[in-house]
Amino acid sequence: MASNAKRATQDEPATVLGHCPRFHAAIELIGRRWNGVILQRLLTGPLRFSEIRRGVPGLTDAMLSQRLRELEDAAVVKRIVTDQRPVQVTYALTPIGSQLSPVLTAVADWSVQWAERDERAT
Amino acid sequence: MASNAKRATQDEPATVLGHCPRFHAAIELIGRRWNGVILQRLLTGPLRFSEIRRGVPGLTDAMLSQRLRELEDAAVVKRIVTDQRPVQVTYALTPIGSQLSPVLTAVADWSVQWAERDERAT
DNA sequence: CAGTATCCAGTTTGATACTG
DNA sequence: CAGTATCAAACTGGATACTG
Repeated sequence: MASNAKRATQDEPATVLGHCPRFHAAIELIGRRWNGVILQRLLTGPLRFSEIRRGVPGLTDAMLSQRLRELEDAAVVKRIVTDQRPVQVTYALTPIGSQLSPVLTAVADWSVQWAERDERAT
Repeated sequence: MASNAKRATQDEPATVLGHCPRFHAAIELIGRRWNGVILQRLLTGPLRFSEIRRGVPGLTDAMLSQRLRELEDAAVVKRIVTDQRPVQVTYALTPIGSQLSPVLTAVADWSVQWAERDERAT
């Protein structure tokens, strides 16, 4: 509740917080099951399929495969295949994907405060 | 990420090599279908049930009702009933809910850049 | 290793209708 | 206005089995 502007004027370029379908799509992409954690892991650098899976307990092959493809379609993740003999595939964030860093940091930050509320109630 | 370098120095059984369940829960709460937009609207100040619904195209009564309850359970939203004659119910962010502001702003910010990628590719 | 295909149970959604 | 009930349809996730 940063401002008391009840209703933005229609000409407002919708400061980041106006009703905006991009925002909607973005937050649901990031928040889609598993995606947040996958992205979080990728933020530390490129990883192989199995490395991601190992880092995310409960995530199955099928799910990871599907999510990775969605993330690729969203241009957030890039799939890299090496020509090497033991074909090696790695996944990395694209430039726009890397820019999710502040977003994920903000969420991680908030989640700590949010968790405190629970711990206190214990 | 704020916590991915954190080791299990304590006896926190939940934190495994950077895998943080709070982060997971937080991002999925925020990213759950409709929640992002509902939260976004509430950020501008308390709103009545119908005001929220009107501000979010496609959102049905049943969905809004359910989401609002989940958000309440998560202590992010507070339901306020006035004693006034035409009983009036409003929904507002709790203190911890208000602290989502930077998070949502970061997402909104990112979503703009993300959208540019599409426009450019066309 | 790095996936894909399929089956299927469980969950989520969205109309529609109805209450205080 | 502020919801709740219900029910069918769509979607999701997980296990298992199978490629290259």
